[in-house]
Amino acid sequence: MGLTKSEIFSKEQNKLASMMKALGHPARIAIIQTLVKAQACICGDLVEELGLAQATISQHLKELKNVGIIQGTIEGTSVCYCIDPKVWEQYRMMFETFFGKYSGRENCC
Amino acid sequence: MGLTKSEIFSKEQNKLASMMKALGHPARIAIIQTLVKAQACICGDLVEELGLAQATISQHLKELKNVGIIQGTIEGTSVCYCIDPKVWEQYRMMFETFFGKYSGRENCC
DNA sequence: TCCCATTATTGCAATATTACGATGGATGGG
DNA sequence: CCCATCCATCGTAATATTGCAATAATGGGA
Repeated sequence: MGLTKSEIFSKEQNKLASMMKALGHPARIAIIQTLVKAQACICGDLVEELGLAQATISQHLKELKNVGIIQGTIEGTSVCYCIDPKVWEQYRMMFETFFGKYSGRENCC
Repeated sequence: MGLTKSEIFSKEQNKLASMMKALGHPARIAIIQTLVKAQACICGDLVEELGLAQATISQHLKELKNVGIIQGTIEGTSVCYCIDPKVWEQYRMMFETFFGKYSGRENCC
């Protein structure tokens, strides 16, 4: 065992979960926040900014790229990462929908 | 290794991440959606609803309880779970703030 | 009291994640 | 061409997660 049974869930549920999972690590939250805050997009400054090894940062960047929320373009000898506006918006909407479904009615139990 | 270095991140980053992580599994997304959809709050019907073993559901419920997003009250021999309105609202705000920081300016790279 | 239904917990196996050092590939400067 | 820099990937160790069967623990009814 130890293998998530994604077959039994809907596509939406799996997508929402993978998004959440991608953001479910403080380093990746920090990376996103850094990319958002920076006017220009950042490259390997992230390694200095956060206190993690280069290999670790690279791995986190890869996971964020996998869910599409960031994109990287080669810039000479370094790589420039930034938020993908389309995917960001799509995700923002999904979160909003998810949270909007519940309207905080009175506490039931 | 293999141990998240939470010390090097801010309290907000860690909290946001733990929230996201809690929702970072399709079963837990499904549980939340079921609780939200149901007028009354659901108990162990979740075990039938989702196709997972009782022990597994119980474990997921525990994780959701740990981040405070749901609460369970004993109802005779069964337990009634439901969304915690306060925590839900708090989380909704945190997400909104997180996503609001980026305003989808033109693609930079 | 003795069972039954409902949850929680425990124990275990399989898989996934996290972190890092080391290595490798690409680019730019000399 | 060589070297340094930047980044990705590999390999590895430690830890975490996922899922289930089996086993408690609790409360309600007979």
